Amino acid sequence: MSPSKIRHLSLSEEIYSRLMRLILDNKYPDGYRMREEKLCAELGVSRTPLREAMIRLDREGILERVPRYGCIIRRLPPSEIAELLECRKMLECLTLREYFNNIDLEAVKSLQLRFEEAIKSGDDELRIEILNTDEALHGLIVSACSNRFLAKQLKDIQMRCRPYRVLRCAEAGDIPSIISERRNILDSVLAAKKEDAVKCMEAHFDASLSYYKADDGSLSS
Amino acid sequence: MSPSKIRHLSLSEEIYSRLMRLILDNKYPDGYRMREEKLCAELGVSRTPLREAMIRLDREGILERVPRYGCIIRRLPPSEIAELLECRKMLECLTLREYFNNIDLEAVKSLQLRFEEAIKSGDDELRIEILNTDEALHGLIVSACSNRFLAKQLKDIQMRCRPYRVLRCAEAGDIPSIISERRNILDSVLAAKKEDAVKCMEAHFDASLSYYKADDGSLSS
DNA sequence: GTTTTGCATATTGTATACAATACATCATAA
DNA sequence: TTATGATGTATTGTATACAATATGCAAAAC
Repeated sequence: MSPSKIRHLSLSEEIYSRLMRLILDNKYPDGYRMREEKLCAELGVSRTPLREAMIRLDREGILERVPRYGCIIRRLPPSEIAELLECRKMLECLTLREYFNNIDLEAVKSLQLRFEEAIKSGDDELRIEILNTDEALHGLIVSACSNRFLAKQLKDIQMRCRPYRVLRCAEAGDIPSIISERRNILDSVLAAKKEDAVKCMEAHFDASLSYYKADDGSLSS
Repeated sequence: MSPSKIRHLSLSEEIYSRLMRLILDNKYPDGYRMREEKLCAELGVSRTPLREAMIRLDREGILERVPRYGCIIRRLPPSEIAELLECRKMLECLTLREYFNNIDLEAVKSLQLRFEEAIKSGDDELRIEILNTDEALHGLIVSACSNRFLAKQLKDIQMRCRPYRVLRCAEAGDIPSIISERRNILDSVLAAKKEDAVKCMEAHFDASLSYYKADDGSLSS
């Protein structure tokens, strides 16, 4: 308990966090095969903690472990991104509905203020602020969820969506509709209109979904 | 591809499955601390594959890994079982509603027949059959869910509930209401009455929940 | 020229050795 | 007698050595 006693994490944990961050930030190309020895050299650890980290990341869907082959980083094809987002939409809207009254309205209020402020600023600034707003809003929903099991599942799937979220925003051209999507959600929540908020959230997800559903070429000849 | 070529699983995988089964069948007492070397001797492997299996089991909530201490088997206190069941209830009812039309009605039909048959038989026989019916029915809901991400989450949480499910049934005295609970669900599904089925399913979960909510002494002095 | 087979190499899976830490026991002092 | 600290043991965390398997290339057979 003494402040000087630094509780340093195990190497496994540290490597897990570092790899998680690297992967979620798209530092590795699609299909990248992670060679254990190579990664060990880069990260400065032996294979044991690295493998332990990889097992955890695999269980969380962050990477894919193939027996007798190794770990590969695989970006989901559009159809599977859509599937992932559909799942997140269901979970997140469920949570929003069930735990609507737990939402920290003060936090939403300040979020709204900051968002409205950003809308007045430049385009690039706004794009970044949209990402921040999204992250904060979805985080507030998780925070509102007092069921820890559901909260964890929601958190996990939000994390898995992260690699695709950035791209989605960068490619989206229609700024006004993007703004109103968020604005409607914030307004409904602050007005304590639960079903409206859920509907807006569904629309919000559907907007993202339309990109991936449209792009899905897996079944078209 | 030759039939003689047996594709044997890695030790990690094998140990993972064996431990999973042992734990879910309540072979270890509550609070049991799993010593690595001891388990290694019992299972006939070295620590490496054992630890890898344990990491996976920890991520799935089957056991609890405490840094610098080890793995412990912990049965959830009633309040947390209730929380777990609440989460499962939300996920399973959501799935039932969203994928209602995908349910294999033929399978439900034969399930119903077998169930009605069992009701006529003896008490012990019936208890076992109730467990089988439950497992099959909840499995059919998972099967109906074409979203693989949601299906996996539902499957995982169903598995986590397993250690408690058996006890729940063994302690439940009110057989007639237990029967009608299931019967109502099966009937609603077969009658294609979605909202009825969801309501019956909710009631089904609430019946289980009442045990754990009532037993929760964590806040009572 | 193509295919197949065998060998060399690279890579993952597993066991073991070593390091760091936690735990328990016992001795000693207040 | 109790509290406290030192010390030895047990246990987890990490590195490395070894085994099994897959991969790639080259040579030989067809």
